[in-house]
Amino acid sequence: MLPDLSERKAQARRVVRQLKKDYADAECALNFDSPYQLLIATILSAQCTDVRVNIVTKDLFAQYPDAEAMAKAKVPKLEKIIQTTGFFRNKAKNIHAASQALVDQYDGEVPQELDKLVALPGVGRKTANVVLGTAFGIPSGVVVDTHVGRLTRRLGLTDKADAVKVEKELMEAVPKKEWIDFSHRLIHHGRAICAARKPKCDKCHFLKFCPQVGV
DNA sequence: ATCCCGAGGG
DNA sequence: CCCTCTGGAT
Repeated sequence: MLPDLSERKAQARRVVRQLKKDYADAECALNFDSPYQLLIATILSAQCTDVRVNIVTKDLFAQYPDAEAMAKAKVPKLEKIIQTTGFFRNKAKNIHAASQALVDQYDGEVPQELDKLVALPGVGRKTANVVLGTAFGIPSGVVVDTHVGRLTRRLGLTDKADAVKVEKELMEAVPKKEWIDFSHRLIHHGRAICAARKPKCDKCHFLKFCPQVGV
């Protein structure tokens, strides 16, 4: 049973305060040097570690640094480069088509509106929110990936499984000015401490308000 | 065997 | 809501 909104807001304040203490300088772990490159790196990050994405994008961006170059690439060549990130056929097709759409519709630039980003092939809310927040500093939503979903459920900020529903509840409970850092820091905490399989509760600073304690 | 900074389609 | 797409890491 999910606590009411005022209690979730109070819990969110505790979480935000501890995240700031533990992960003050947390930032995006993906390597990029333009909004376009962040967009592509984020598409590649589905079901893949950021470490591996960075290995692949080093090669990929050396050959295809922007939307114009990527739109001219041959899809089988892209498949080969990104092969080890998984889902490589879908990702290669989507990266190529999204790059072509950027060239056709936005002169090769990345739009700064959620609905325009989500309309691109292979771009959902999670990817769009990463690009808007991290590349443009626009808090258009809360990034909900596998880490954010898992941790906010464990911490009692949501009881939903669906990422869109989780995002909606987090947008209610977490102040808008915290949205961007909130997700980044939760992701860091999810990787370092609150892992899916063997969470290191003995090293966790969130225990004093974690509903999982004793469960 | 299970999870990793998901998206699209049924 | 479910399923599929995929290789790598643990």
